Amino acid sequence: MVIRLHNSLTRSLEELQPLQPGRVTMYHCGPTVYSSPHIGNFRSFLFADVLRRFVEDQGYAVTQVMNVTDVGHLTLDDIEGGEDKMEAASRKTGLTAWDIARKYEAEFHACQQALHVRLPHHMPRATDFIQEMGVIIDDLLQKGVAYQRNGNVYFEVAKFPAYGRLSGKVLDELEAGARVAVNEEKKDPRDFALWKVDAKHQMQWDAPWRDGARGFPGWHIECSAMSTHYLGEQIDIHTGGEDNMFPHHECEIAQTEAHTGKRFVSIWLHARHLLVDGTKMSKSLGNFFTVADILQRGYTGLELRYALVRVQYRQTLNFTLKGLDEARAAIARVHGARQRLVRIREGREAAGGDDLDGAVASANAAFTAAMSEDLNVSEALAAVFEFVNVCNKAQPSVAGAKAGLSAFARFEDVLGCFGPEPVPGAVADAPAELQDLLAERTAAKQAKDWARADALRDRIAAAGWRIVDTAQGPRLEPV
RNA sequence: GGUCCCGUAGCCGAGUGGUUAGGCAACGGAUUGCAAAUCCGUUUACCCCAGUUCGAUUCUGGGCGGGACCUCCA
Repeated sequence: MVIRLHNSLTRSLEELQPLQPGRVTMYHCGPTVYSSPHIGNFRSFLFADVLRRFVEDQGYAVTQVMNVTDVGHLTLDDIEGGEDKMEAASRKTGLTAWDIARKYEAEFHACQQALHVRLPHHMPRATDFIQEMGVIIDDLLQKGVAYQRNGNVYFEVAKFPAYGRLSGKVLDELEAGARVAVNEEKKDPRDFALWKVDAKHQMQWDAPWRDGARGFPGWHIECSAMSTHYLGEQIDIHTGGEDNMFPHHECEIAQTEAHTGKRFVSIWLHARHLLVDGTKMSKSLGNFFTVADILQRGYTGLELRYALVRVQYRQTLNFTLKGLDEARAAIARVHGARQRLVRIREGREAAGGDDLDGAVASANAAFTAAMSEDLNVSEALAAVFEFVNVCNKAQPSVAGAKAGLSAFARFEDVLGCFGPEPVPGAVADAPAELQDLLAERTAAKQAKDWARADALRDRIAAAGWRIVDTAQGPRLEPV
């Protein structure tokens, strides 16, 4: 099936046509590791994860690179009162910039695990690619599209006519609307830094090119260096949050294409920011959630993942705690349908005669069609839930149960928000004491001692198991 | 000020020039000792005003409202 994606560069849906048949290269702008990852960060990263999973589902071999920005990308000269993120965190906490970077990088990885992210094949740190950045900077200097001033190196935007195309910025207007202090050093206010010199900066390197001054890299150059290193000069897909479109990606295009002379990226994808309770998430409004905040409230990573993934990436997602409760209920519905199919497959529940072949085929087709059209997860989920309904109504055969489970396994493989296949659930699977309680409860029911029966049921429920009464007798299922 | 996106039932959210999205919640029924789960059924829709059209929630224009970007940001 043809995969169509909305290319930000052309503002239209485009067919994914990999540079190499059967192989897709993806680069994702990753975290800047100066604070704890929040749910907004992970909306973007989960989008990248689902994209990778679906492209793989469609038979492509994917190579995925996500950078870790562990050196600051904001400089005093660029913004009035601005300060490097890493340096600012260091000043506030007393930790070194390096400690800050490693601490939050570790947090980021923990969140990836909690949210069931399939890890990118490479997650390079910017600080490990200073040499590679230097090679590009040197080349840009040689080509005359970058220039040095007091050790600082700037890219000369006027030398790259396509600058502004991705974000739709008209160059003349950028100056008028700029809210930055004029940097007298630059030839043009729009020029951006490739290399900065600042004696106060904790992270410093000797400039990796001849006659360069000791300093640190500008923000944008790391992505050019790392994507080129791992994926080559041209890549199929590049993603990021919508805020990255300008200036970051605009600058990436300029410096990379000036360096290689080739088109850098085929398809640019940008994830829309989420809102919380209808407004922009911010610490001052008290609607700011880190991933850890949500987990501490008792929601699972799976539930958070569902809540963040269920809306198509280009739509504004309104995140609410109620939405997490809905996610929990929705996952439980899928879980229940899968659990019954497992019981039938394992011979723990009577099988019927439905092979489910037609239902499986149409659910898969609808799911694929939805995902192929710019990753329409909402529509894909509708296909999943319609399939849940069909399965629940059917009397599946053992083969039907297997077929149904394979469909659910595929949906899980792509979306990752339903969890692994449930265990069958039977009295024999429960701890012995719960089996004893269940036997007591059955006896109480036979004696029509309803109060005692209900009390025993509550005790079993408190232990995390649910009693399901059937015509064949009670069954215990882990909740 | 410039550029761009959105406005669908109680909530979240698909989609379409005429015909059922889906989830959550609520209500009624089946089932149950009562529940849970499941199934069946039901209720509240397409921001406002013009225009195009046989017909618009869907296209066009205007208005109102919300949001994003314009060198921190996913």
